[in-house]
Amino acid sequence: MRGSVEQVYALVRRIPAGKVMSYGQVAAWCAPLTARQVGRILAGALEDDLPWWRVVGSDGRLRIHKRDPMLAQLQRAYLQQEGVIFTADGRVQMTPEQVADPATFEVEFS
DNA sequence: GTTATGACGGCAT
DNA sequence: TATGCCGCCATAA
Repeated sequence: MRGSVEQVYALVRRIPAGKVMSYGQVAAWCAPLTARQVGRILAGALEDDLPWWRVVGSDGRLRIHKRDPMLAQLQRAYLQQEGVIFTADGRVQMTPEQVADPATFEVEFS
């Protein structure tokens, strides 16, 4: 399980609406995965039942923009609809209020 | 085989 | 604030 794609899915699915996590955070939790790998995994999970829009760059930027600006627009729409606050320069405000912490999810492994 | 490039991130300039 | 570099690693050229 550790370091598997399934673990990333399981974790991302547990991110509460209205909160976000950075690629690095997800990777750290799913060690030994790296942030880059998480990005790759999510890239192939667009069609899966997964709240991919709740994963952003560590600086709050929507890095999917590089792959498809339209998806970034969609991601922003989803997040704002969930109540996520954006800064004036179009980034997610990375305050502890909006950044989810896996340790509080009461994670269960199987 | 080697290089470049990605839904990355941290540190040094 | 803004680049640049390096580590990371799968993929494409």
